[in-house]
Amino acid sequence: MPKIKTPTMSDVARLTGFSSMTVSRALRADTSTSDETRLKILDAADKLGYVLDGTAAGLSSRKTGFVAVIIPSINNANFAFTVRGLTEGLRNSGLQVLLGYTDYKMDEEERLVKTLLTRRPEALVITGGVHTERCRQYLYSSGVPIVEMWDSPPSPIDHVVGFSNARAGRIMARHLYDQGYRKIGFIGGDTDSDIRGADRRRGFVETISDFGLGTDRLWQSDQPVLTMAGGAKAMHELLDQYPDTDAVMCASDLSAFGAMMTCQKRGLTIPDDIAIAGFGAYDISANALPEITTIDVGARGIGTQVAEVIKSSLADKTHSKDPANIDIPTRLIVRKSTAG
Amino acid sequence: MPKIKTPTMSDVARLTGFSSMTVSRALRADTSTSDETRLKILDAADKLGYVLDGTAAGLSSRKTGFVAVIIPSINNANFAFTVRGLTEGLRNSGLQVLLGYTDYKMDEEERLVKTLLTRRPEALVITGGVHTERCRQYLYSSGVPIVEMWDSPPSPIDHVVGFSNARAGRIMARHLYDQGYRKIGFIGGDTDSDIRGADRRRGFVETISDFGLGTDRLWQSDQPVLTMAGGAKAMHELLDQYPDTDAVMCASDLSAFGAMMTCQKRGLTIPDDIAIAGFGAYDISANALPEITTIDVGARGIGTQVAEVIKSSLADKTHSKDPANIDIPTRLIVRKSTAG
DNA sequence: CTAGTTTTTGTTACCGATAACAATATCCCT
DNA sequence: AGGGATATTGTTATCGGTAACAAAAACTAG
Repeated sequence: MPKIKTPTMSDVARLTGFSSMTVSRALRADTSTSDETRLKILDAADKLGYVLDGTAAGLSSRKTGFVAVIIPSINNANFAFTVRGLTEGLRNSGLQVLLGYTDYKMDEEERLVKTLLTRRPEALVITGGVHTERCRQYLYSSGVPIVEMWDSPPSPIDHVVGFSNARAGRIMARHLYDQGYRKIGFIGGDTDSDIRGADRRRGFVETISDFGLGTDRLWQSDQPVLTMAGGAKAMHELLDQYPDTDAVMCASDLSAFGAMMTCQKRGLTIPDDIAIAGFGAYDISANALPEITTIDVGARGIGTQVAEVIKSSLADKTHSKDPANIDIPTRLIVRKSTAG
Repeated sequence: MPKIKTPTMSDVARLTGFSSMTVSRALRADTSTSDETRLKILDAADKLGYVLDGTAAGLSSRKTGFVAVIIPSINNANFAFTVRGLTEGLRNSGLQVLLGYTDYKMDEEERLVKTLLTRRPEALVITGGVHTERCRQYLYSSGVPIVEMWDSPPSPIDHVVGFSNARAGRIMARHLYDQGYRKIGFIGGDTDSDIRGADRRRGFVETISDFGLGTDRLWQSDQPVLTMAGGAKAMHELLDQYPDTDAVMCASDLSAFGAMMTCQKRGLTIPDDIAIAGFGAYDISANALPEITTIDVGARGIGTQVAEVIKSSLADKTHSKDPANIDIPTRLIVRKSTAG
């Protein structure tokens, strides 16, 4: 590694004979120089291996080009798709995603918000609508547009692009009921960490309760159950206690798959002996055997919409518009695993 | 959103009566002030809702605290684990991961390297050892430590934390041979985008060729085949052409799972009629029925090691040490899907 | 050809922090 | 008590760009 000092704009300026201001202009798209000088400058910059210092540019222009994005987990296809949608939606605006993940921990989220605000993002996107008080405080006083996504918070901080997770639970409960199932269980974690999973559970329980069905087949844990192994284990326990369960909704397709494997290991046929439903329209639900009924919220589309909200919010100099509140439709995908 | 100007260090300084230099010192761990003033300053900063401007701090100290990390896909559990290991390994050093993904495209990688260098990272981590010429140029002249990971490049740019993908292919080929399979196929993409998958294929082909087996059962595509659906489709085509195939290695556990589903749909029993092996030790391989034989490279551990390499490289002021070249062991996990 | 307009380039003053050095204040020991 | 060492705080310059304004050059039209 040669430890040569990185060239700066002044170096390019010196080489071309222009002032560094002209160099700055030549390197940016929205500013004007004559074509001739621009070419000369680009050429010299290339020759020197000049790379713009975004740190300095951001400090000076008060525009860092960062959009901070906070998701619960980086190892989750749904959030990954949202980030993709976001990244691509922002690319043409020259905005770059600065990603952080919380591991489904609220205090980690708070820490992360603080760290990310340090980078002076032009907007901040956060997953869910429940945060620590101090975290809300940081967000409120950040002075940049905030987007809460993947949820439908009762009192949003600013913009929202999400959906009601409770509604998703209700939709699935109704579907299972419509298919004729009456001994329906749920597998999912508790309230403190996977808040959205817990909301789905709540909607689910409300609905089967409305239908007059028992709500005792609710498996739960103090950890989020969003993994295959977690779903598999939970299903064992549920079946041990309630062997006659005829349908189960899981908080995620991954746990649904695990649960289905458990059933198959125990010699149960899906859906004849027991129906399984998931959430999230992960790859696995479309490729498992049998295919698993799920709910699609268009994870990528959420990202795309968030990008639009951010762009329009940043373009709106007057701050006249009301915060956006976009409701993403939740689409039930009926597959063989619940073919009553 | 109240559009109040964000407070700066001078504001904190004014409020406390100290100079902004003292404020700066009080806010950092490695610098000294008296306990009394530090408390006063922290208190005032809290009251004002002051958040450090990392942009300015980075410009001034020439240390941004960023580590740029480039992975092929954000929607991949293996790379996600590596990023986790990396993030956690760097956390206590105050370094933050700035993540980008290439979608397995070399020109996108080049673009990304340039964009990320703009942010003046203190180190840059990149997946794989094959890059465009211009990209190598950027990396060489960046002046920061570079780590290539997940591969074992013949001529490394700087540090390496990886393994030989060809070796992984060889290990699996030998395993299948040892289990008694003789009509062995491979499902995977081509060289241009999933380079590491192609390397595994190469090692695989070499080995079965050494064993005197035919190398005609090689399914391939001009796209990387790393998805369940891709594996499922490929397996159909492979079986149509070579119905007597008795074992298949796939470039990824995901395609292996898809392939296995295809076999089951066609009435084939795993492993009695046909064996299936994957790569990557994804969750699915441990939870599928039957469980899928795979190769684990300890994705998280790669991240941890990369973090160590970076930390020691940044600590080494004299640049006396040679670049690290860490070989990650590839561990074969034998499961039921190849229980000959 | 000249005044007015537009285009292109330059000058100066920051953006918000920290490094490096300087100046006090405090401490400790003989 | 005095002098050197140490701890604490302040001053100044600077990091590498860009905004805002100013000036020079090129163009336009009457």
